[in-house]
Amino acid sequence: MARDLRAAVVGRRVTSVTLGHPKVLRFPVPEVFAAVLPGRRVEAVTRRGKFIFCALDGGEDLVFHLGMTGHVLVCEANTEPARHTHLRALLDDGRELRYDDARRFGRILLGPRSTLEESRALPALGVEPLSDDFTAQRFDAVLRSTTRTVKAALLDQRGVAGLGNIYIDEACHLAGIRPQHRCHTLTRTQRAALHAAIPVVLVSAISNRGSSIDDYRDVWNAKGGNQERLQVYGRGGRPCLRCGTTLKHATVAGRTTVWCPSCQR
DNA sequence: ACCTACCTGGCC
DNA sequence: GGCCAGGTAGGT
Repeated sequence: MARDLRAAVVGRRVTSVTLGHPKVLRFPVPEVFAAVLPGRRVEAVTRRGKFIFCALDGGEDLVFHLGMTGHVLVCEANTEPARHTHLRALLDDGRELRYDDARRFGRILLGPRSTLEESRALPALGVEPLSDDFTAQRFDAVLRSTTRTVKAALLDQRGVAGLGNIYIDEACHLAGIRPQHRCHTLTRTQRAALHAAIPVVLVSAISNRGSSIDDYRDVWNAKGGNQERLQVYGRGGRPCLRCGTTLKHATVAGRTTVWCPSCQR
């Protein structure tokens, strides 16, 4: 999404802004948001964990988090907005940057990054799994410091940033580790396997343009293809694609979790 | 470390 | 009508 958005909006200037539901904008208040954003040019688009950052020429970032059902869209300004559109930012090329989110679990932020961090609107995030910082040592430190399940630890964005329910189950399957395994009882070999599996799963999902199981769409409102390639997520009760054993499913750390009782220990 | 609330929509 | 859903945040 960051790559697509970068190609679509870097160099564009925001000419006017329309806000929808007030709760989606977490920072600042709508009056300030609507006063600051118009006239700003997008200089860069980056990602950190599940947050997308549009760096603006005034030193602020326009930030999106999709929650469960959020969509960041770029479309022609004259197209009819979807039912739950919470931001319309008209651009100087006749297109519009939009944020749409039915459940409103996502969020929009605007401000200098330091301000967003200090106000806690932008939470502290753990190591980036697709960066050079994601070393076996860093990952081991995250896992050894807790007695929680692997599922719970990896859902916590303060340890490793950017993993969610789908890709945790996929990484655990690839690594041969049960999501309900307690972190402090993992062997060094198991930690290494999980460390290796996480970037493999993420890079693969990105190359397949994301998992559009239900709501995910890219900035052009197109579905991704990775939902066709998931090995365990959503496949409870069906055969493991590696060994044929029936996949089990249960709630772990409050989330639906699927694993292979044969491949995963 | 764990649990529930926060929301809407789609499916049975 | 009830249940489920890709994620947090805040309470216990």
